[in-house]
Amino acid sequence: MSDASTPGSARPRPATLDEVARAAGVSRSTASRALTGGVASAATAQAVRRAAQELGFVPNRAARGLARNCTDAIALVIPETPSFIFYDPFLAIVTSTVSAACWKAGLQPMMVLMDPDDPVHTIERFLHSGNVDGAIVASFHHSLQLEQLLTAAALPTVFIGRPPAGGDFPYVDVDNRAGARSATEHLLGLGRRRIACLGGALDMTAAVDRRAGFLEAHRQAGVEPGPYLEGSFTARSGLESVGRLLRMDPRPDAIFAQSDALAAGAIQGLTAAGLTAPDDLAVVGFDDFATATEIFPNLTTVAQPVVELAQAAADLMVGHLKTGQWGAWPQILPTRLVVRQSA
Amino acid sequence: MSDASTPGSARPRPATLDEVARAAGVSRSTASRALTGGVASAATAQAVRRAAQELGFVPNRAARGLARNCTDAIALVIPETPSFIFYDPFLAIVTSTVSAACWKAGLQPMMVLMDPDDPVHTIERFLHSGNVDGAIVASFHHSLQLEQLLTAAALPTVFIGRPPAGGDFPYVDVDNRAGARSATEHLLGLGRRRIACLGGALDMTAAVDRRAGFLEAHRQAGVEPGPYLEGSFTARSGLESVGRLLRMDPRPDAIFAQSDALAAGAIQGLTAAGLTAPDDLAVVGFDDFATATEIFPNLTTVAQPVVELAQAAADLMVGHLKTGQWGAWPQILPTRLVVRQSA
DNA sequence: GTCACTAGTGGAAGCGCTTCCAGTTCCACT
DNA sequence: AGTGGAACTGGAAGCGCTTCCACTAGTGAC
Repeated sequence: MSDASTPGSARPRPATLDEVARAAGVSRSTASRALTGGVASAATAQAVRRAAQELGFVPNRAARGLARNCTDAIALVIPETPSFIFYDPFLAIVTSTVSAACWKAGLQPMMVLMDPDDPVHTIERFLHSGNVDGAIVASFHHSLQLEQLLTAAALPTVFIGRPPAGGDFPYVDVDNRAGARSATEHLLGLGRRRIACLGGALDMTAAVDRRAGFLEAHRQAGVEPGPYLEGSFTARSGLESVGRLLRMDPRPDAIFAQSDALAAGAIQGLTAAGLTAPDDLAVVGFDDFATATEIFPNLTTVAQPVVELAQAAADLMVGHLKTGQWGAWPQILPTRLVVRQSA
Repeated sequence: MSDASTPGSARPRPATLDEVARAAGVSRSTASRALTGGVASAATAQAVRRAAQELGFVPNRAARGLARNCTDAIALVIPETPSFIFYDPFLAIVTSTVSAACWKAGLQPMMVLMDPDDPVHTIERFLHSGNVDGAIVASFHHSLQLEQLLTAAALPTVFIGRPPAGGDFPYVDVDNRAGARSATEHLLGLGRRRIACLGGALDMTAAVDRRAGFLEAHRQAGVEPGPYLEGSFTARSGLESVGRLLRMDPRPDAIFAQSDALAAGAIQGLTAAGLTAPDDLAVVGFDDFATATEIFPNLTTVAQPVVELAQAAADLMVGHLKTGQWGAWPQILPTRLVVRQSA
């Protein structure tokens, strides 16, 4: 099992291009061309491919990267502490979707996490080191440092979620505003007139945009909006906020929670207080993650197409790397209200 | 924004070792030694480091890998379809923790996903290509093919979760058996006597081991174990199983669910049937993920230290890469029963 | 003073690949 | 038959780094 060798030396070395070339009876350059789709006669190409197949040839990434000055790798930058990422289904989906999409396109995705001790420097080093051809950033928090860094790196970059500064970065996002509006309109349509909004911190564009939609729906309906309780997108925050809500007079008759986790926390708080959704307070969430159907009552919520979102970001990146041009951006994906039991 | 250049050529190239060497007034080989901790006089070392600092030198990974014949990268193999990974908090945590740990150790983690069309070949190609120094496998499902493949690759490999064949692979795991036993003992201690077990498919060692603990606790207490309902670790499976459970006669008075998601589904089924936990049926989960505190009643559950688990796997790998020797394995981490409301 | 020796250094080779360049062949034309 | 060009090919350079080797200059021991 264990070879007590020096690191990385004992394994049988895989076949090299030279060996393939020799086996196919051609020169290395011809073999390279045959394999990468350069000029080569049909017979040669086939012979080389056969030889490569037989020898189990897989091009050495490092060598190729060195020669071509590109790495076929992209950074997936998530400027959050790792401990946060797995509490956030959004990021989990983004991570796996982007990874899979890159993988399919022959790009190696590299997760770049934030070192809690040294938030930006680690990322900076990595992005400057010529180890990736591009970066996809999924960030919720305003962080000027990071944006400067990305600008300075002059690395093709795609944001998932509108970047706070509204700068020149290509990005994809869901239509947070319209989603929030539809949720609010649904509650208004149910006759609710004192709708509270449980939201995320307003240094995230998602929270800002969802709040805007919430207010917009009220304005259009001529109804006075209820309070906005700023917190975080977590169940704990929902639980805390709902406590404050229940002490208000007049008590709100509905809640628009900006995430499913917030909604779940809120419902938990209601249940604990002997109240039920939707009878006492109607609750609408945002996300439509697994939680929505794991809690009782099942959550009425705004479904956001996170998979498609991440896919769009990856496509944008891949397109740029292939053609040198950016595709159309921003891409704003629609949300969809899913009516279940809680409102 | 968009440079209409060919892929990967326009960015300002980072400083090379040659430039650092010149700036420090030494040869390239000396600079290399100074930076990598080889022999070098104190004065030289300092001059080189200063120059590197000033020029923002970051060694080119590809070049280093090519020269040293090792990649400083490890594969994180998750032989599941990407669409599954983000439904499973366990894998999400494993992914981010391992990534962060490798990152810290100067290793580049590379996620290797399974191509649904071609389950093993893609992985095989990757592992054989000499692009990684080792592999960490987080897999729940028995897959002989994969194990053969890993053996053949002769790549240092660590499993997260006991590998099905019980082979010679270094691995880390939580003490599933003891965890299940403590959960069952808790239920027995509450006076429950007809405890059903909702479990995962028995081609996963986690399910097998948890079932063993469940049975063991019953044997020790001299109580006849209730039925084992084989399903998957999902809320849907829990919902379905609880339906069957409620039609049984005599009806079980408690449920040990092998995951929080299963438990959440079960509680949802109970609630829908007008029953409550723990009054009608006591429910214990396994995981202690976010769901546990997002549902009502809050879940009594067996907390498993997934972060530590992933960290241990990464440490094992890093240790082997550094020293050529495997540290002690298997490492079996303890679980801890967290008593909340549901039992 | 000479002799090993060690510590420090620079030159050069080479990791496996791509790609430029110059050379060869072969064909379709004058 | 002689030409230009296209299609293909092999040689060689070079990507940025590590590392072997030969070399120089110091050290202490004799």
